[in-house]
Amino acid sequence: MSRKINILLAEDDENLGLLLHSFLKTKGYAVDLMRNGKLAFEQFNQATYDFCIFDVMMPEMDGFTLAKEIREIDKKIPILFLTAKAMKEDKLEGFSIGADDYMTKPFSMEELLARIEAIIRRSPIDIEQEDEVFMVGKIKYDSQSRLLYTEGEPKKLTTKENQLLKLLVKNQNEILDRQAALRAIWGDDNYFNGRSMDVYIAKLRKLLKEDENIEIMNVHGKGFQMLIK
Amino acid sequence: MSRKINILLAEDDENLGLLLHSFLKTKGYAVDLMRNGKLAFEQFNQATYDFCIFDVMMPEMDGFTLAKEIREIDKKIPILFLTAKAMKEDKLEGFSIGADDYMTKPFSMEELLARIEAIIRRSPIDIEQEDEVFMVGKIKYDSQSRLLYTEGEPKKLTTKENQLLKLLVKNQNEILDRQAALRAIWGDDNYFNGRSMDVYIAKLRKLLKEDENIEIMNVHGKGFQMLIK
DNA sequence: GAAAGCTGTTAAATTTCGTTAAGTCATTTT
DNA sequence: AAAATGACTTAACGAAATTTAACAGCTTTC
Repeated sequence: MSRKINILLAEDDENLGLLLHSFLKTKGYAVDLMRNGKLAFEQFNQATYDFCIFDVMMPEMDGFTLAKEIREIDKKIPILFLTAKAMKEDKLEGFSIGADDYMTKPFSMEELLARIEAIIRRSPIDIEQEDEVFMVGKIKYDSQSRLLYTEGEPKKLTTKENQLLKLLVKNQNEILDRQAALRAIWGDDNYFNGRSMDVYIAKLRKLLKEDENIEIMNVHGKGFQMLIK
Repeated sequence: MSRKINILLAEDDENLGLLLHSFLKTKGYAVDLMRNGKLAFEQFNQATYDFCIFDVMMPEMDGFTLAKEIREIDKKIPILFLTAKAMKEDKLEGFSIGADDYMTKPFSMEELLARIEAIIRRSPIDIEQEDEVFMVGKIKYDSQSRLLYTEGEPKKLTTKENQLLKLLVKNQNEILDRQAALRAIWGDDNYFNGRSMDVYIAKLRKLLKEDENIEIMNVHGKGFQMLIK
């Protein structure tokens, strides 16, 4: 059978958070509950999720900002917003970020579940898929175990190498925004972290040069683009 | 098999947007949904699309303005408008911009699909084509990998060289409007960006002078025109 | 036909990136 | 505890990409 679906839940209301957490767990989902947007963003970059549920109003970082940050590095992951206000502009802003659904409190647990399942049902193979294992050109790459199956012995990647390669691969043939990648991996896009990332780009190029159809191309002033011919 | 057809969908109505998005996805199209005209324009310049569906009334930038901007740099891409109003003047304005079709809400999904397929069917090879690879005179040019196959070693283009050449080639034998090109590539058509573009025009002329049948001609006060005899 | 405004081109200045190596810090090994 | 190892960062230098400057040559306008 397919693995459990991982949900990242960001909710600052203690009661609602715990309620949702336990409810979704009984329904067979693996749920991580974070109390604000900042923590949720950090958590998002630590683990791998299939689905996001974000409260809109939260301390530190609100749900919209959080969603925008995540959209920069993951164009596809479903995001469902929860909000106390039924304000239309809010709703529009949510959808403009690329929300998949939007629920106004109070709502019924069953309806939430139904909507989650509807979104998962209509989303591509993606979610039910093996995940974490990619083919990069002709090189197999398992981001879970951090192994790159180049010729000969599989190469074990370091944490940073792995994070960066994963982002590039998940955005292959698209431009991975420099700042977005820095915020996702280093948490901050200052000058030195930028230089550090460049060093890792060089390392990845070296690791992947075995397959001449793979190219990590720089898009000046924007970011990097992994091209696979 | 032919590749997936990429549709750029600009629609601010959350329900309709999602509905269209998932419907078209199940029909085998790759759809990017943007919630307003401004975002859609930016997205259009980042990726490559085969088909556009724009709502007329949207915040930030309406569908007509969006279409006009896009028409400046792409004369051929099919555009289908959606509108709540059945107003005749609107309809006429839509077609005057070069709309390929025009549907008034509410409409049936099946009819929309039928119209999309009709447009694609009657449009040139264009859409089914590999895209991204062009013949410029006798010089092969791959805008994806940014390679220009001149005599001897292929020449790797820089980001800006590539963006500009791609626009010129896609508009070959037509005038590429100066401001439109600047907005598309530099995001802003101020004086300095204009001078920068002139520098790149000079570079491209140098790169292409190997084929004496290619000419990048200036149209004073209007823009540039790539002529191929 | 002179002024104003565009464009062509080259070169200098600025910014961004590529790469290698040296430095730092924490952890493990001997 | 000293030494070695591994991951990451910072430094350093060079190269490449882009912008700005400078100046010359065109076009349009009135």
